Amino acid sequence: MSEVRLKDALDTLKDSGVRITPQRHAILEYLISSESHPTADDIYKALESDFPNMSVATVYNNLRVFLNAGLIKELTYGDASSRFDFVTHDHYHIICDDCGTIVDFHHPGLEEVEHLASHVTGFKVNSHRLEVYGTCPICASRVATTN
Amino acid sequence: MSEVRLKDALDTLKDSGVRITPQRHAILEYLISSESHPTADDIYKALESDFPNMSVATVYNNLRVFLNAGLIKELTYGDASSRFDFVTHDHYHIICDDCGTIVDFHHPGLEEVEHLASHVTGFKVNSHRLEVYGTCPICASRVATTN
DNA sequence: TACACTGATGATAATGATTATAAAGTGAGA
DNA sequence: TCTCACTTTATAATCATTATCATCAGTGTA
Repeated sequence: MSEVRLKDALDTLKDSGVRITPQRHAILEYLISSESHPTADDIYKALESDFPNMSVATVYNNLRVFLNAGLIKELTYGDASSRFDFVTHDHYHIICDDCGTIVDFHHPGLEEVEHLASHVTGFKVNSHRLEVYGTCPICASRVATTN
Repeated sequence: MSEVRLKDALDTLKDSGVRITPQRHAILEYLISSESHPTADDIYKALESDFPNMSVATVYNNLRVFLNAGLIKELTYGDASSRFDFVTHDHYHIICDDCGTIVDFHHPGLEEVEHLASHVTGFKVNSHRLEVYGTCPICASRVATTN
């Protein structure tokens, strides 16, 4: 399953003339296997043991390569670091205000909002972004017991 | 109209024990009068002539004060600077991918999405954020004529 | 009015994420 | 093997934002 996704991703890259290096392979693999929407630094640290000489710049460079190829999405929140999410099927994110955990949830696309926005503003719409914020069950129970 | 909003905002601040300084007055006034969702630096530059000695830190400090008081909202996109938006009635934003212009549009709140997200993930929902991306009419026509 | 206290400001240094630069490495094709 | 273009690495630079701390201002009190 995830092997298929990795293979597809590597094929997509090769097809657009991007060379597959060990670093790229590893970063992609980590992105696909990770459930945690990692930051660039997360990836860097996770691959440190396998690639002791890899530079942070390589992580950033290749994340941008993957972004351009449409393989991943960048998630940005407030002042924190960007997180990266391997693109699979459409989903939105819910983010814990306390601990920053990101959980996926599925919901039909908000086409009617896009249409309304386009109609009212005259913009040609490309995409939208929706995030829900709240408190995750773990943080909720921690707060409950702390009080 | 905007005088009323300014007065209300100042009252809100005073009620929560925040001292009204000339700088705070000016920053708030600028936020209310501005249609452009300014960055901290925009504000700093706009007030430079009136307050030649004002420090950027003062702008940031007070933006945080206003955030805590619920008077403004912080909008963050990608790697660019945060923008600040005086809170009025509920609205969403549509952002031009080319020039970064932000335009408001109204749409009923997405309660059903919040409910679904909460139901599926077990989070207690606090809020959500929705942004639509596209090309504004000006950029659209520029692209059309450039080709 | 003088004094003291608390919060606000201003100058500047520090931080942290990200990007730029340049030198050295690597792999595919001639 | 030689070359060329692309990659990586190391490191410096950038830029927004935050922290620090000395100075300043406003309010309440004697």
